[in-house]
Amino acid sequence: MLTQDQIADIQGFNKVYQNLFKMVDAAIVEAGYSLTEKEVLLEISKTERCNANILVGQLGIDRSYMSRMLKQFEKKGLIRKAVSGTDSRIKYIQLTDFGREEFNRLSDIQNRQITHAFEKLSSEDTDAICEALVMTRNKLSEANDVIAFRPFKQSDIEYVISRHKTLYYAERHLSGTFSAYVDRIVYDFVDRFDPETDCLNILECNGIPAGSIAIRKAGEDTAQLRFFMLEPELRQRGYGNRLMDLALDFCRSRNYKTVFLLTITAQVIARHVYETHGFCKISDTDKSEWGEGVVEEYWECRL
Amino acid sequence: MLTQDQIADIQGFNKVYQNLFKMVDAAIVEAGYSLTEKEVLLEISKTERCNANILVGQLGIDRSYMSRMLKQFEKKGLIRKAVSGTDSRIKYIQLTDFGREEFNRLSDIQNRQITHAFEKLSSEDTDAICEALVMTRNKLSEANDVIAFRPFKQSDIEYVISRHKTLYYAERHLSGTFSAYVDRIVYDFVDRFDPETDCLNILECNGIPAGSIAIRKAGEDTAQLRFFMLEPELRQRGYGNRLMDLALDFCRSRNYKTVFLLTITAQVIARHVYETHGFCKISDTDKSEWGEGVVEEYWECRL
DNA sequence: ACAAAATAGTTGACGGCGTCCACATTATTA
DNA sequence: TAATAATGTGGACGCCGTCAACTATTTTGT
Repeated sequence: MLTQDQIADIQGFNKVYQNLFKMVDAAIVEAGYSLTEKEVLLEISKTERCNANILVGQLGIDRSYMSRMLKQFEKKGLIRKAVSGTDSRIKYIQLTDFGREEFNRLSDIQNRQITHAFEKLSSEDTDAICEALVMTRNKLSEANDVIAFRPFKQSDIEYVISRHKTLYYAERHLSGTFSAYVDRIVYDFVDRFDPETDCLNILECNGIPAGSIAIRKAGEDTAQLRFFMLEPELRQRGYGNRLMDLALDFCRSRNYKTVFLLTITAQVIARHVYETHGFCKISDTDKSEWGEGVVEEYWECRL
Repeated sequence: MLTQDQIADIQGFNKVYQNLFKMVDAAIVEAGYSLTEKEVLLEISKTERCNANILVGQLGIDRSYMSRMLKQFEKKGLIRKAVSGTDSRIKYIQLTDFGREEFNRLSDIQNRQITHAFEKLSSEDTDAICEALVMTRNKLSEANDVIAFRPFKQSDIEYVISRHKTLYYAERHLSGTFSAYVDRIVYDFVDRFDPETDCLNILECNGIPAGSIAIRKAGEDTAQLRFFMLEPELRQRGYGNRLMDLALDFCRSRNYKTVFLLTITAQVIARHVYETHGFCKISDTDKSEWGEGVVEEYWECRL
């Protein structure tokens, strides 16, 4: 329960902080884009096989408004639309080179403005502030995030592929070979998906996919665990274990006797989850084609 | 200089924090007021002898927009306008009872929403967050506030009176007798103001008055220092000393030999400023009519 | 002392952001 | 196969906020 003084503290912070970021916002507007437009560009840039509906969902913007905005983006040459081959209602959206250029320009402006707002601070103060903000963010997220688990929908496939690549690439610096491999195994998984023997569950944070786990039949009473992934900001909060429980419960319900998984050396955080759920490392395979010194590990769990 | 990681930290914080306060804003809008309207009501409520121009200056809102908003407020019965007796261009604005009621309703909604956003946190976490936000606010203000010193204008008088009362009242719990006393001495000071012998300087923070100091002739070569005041959030940053320098420099330029001041016991922070500038405490006078155990001190400085 | 400049407030016109509703087209479900 | 849902579009509209022009009054400069 907050005291009156604490509420005043928070409002005092808001006033100063909002005032500071008014400058950042003004610079974006100065550059010819509304804040919403900038958000949309950001979302397009980081979403593979993006479409209007995804943007509407992620950003909570009205559909008609989005339609008009995208029309305008297309007219300006920022994006390119292409009707989906499998569902002709959907128009995929991609940034053009010019669009990416403009987006980078906006990001630069924003970064410069933020840097400018902090430039008069000593580096100790800057560090202290960043640490304080990260701490605050973590605690607030932890307390207010709405987490849900649900089976996958068609629209999740892009998420799984794109985040799988991004997270592994960012964290482990993997090569293009790995990227092609991910595409292949995910599409393969979905094409041959059988609800009797397989499952793919999605963790949603505030209505947005933020993690996944899958089980696929690999033999008579053997299953393979795949696509285990959790957004970095949600780690260390027990959701990894929840996903793993979900997957292993499914395996038990389908009477699998053995579950195995393949993972990359030094995925330290995940390793802990594997161990607590009874997985044991069996063997290593060199995968240096994916990156310098990468080794794939084979783990197994007997149910 | 911020690192890329730190910029990402800040943006990550912004995203979560803005999302949280979107709820607070939505609740205000739900209650029938825009955020700007709420800000304006707040400003009216805390400004004595408020007028449209003050609001425009403090909040950075367009004059025409403000005019229309106030017209609407009047129509709704939230405020009352009264043409100034001394300057018929000015219309003073005051909240009506209904206006105050509505403002309190909005404040309650806001406080409830903020409390709600933090309610799932443990009290240790809440304390840690508040501390972190206050620290951040202080450091950011310190680095970015634009401070200016300037002679007073007519429009500052209300500020000096109102803040003098509020700050002393809040910090020392003084009585109504004190309030009447402040009104009297300030108006008296301004009525008899002579630029040859007197001065009243205002400290502005980001264009808004945030401190004051005055000198008034009290005898042939004696001056009285008055209305020394600094907003709490600007203390401990050297601005008190800057104001005092300004005042004492004026005294020297006018060849005063002695400067005295009257202050209230236990204004601990100010005391330090007095001492560093060569003031010595000479005597005490009981002022229990202003409040329980209040003692007025007489300090003197020989130039 | 008087003209010029500044201040306080008002009004009209306008543009952009965002919402609501209706609708066309295509997929999915019952 | 019919009902329902999903994707995207267009029309109408309201609110927020800005710009420019104008009146009335006060202050300033010479």
